[in-house]
Amino acid sequence: MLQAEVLKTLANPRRLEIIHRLAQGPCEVGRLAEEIGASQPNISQHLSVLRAAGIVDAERDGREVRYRLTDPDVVVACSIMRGVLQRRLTRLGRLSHLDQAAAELIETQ
Amino acid sequence: MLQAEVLKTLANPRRLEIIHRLAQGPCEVGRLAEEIGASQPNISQHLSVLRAAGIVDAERDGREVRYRLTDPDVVVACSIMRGVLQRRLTRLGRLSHLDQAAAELIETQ
DNA sequence: GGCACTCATGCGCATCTGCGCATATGTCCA
DNA sequence: TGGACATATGCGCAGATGCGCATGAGTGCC
Repeated sequence: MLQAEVLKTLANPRRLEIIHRLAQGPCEVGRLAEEIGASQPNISQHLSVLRAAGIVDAERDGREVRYRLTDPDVVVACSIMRGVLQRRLTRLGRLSHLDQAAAELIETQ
Repeated sequence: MLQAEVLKTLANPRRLEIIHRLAQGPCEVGRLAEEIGASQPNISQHLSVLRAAGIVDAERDGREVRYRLTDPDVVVACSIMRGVLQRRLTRLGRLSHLDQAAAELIETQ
């Protein structure tokens, strides 16, 4: 199941942050690292994984490398997942009366 | 990033098989194990993970337990991912003239 | 060439995952 | 209650993953 490979690639908080950032437009490695608050090697490694999965593309510009989303649809899929998550949490809140906990979970998602 | 938890849950070939099967309708554990070709404990464990993630629901019926998808949207998200994958593969095929390899990959996805 | 800058890569380690296997739990029926 | 059946759970192990760290590789400017 090849699909699992793509999902496995997305199944990482840091990589999702990167994707969310790239959804707003192309960005260089250093800026990504700074905005996300991670080390440059760390971001670079995650970008390499995303690149190998064909989720992002890289383009050299001088000594910087600009990354962009290859296919904007990954963001669409992500937001659908987000919807599923949201419904699950509110459902959880209704059923177990943990509305406050659910609300906090939604905030920090 | 809570979203990663849901994705992490989906990022497994076996679990995707289960979801694909459940997309066609509810199913019991034993039948799932048989149709997918895995051991019963294995399937049961994956179902437990999916259940903890709120992706599937369980309902006891006699001594069997029937599982179903909680939210059909996960399948929608999966098929969008599938589309991303498909485009990536055909793009790969065009660029590197590995059309045959790509076609095989699509078949086995 | 030498140097500063940006990014990529290799390595070791702690942690997590998925699996097979044995076994516990739960349900029905005689 | 005892036994057969369906499902769940605990355990140990091999492989994968994410991280920090040091360092290599590519680029531009003097």
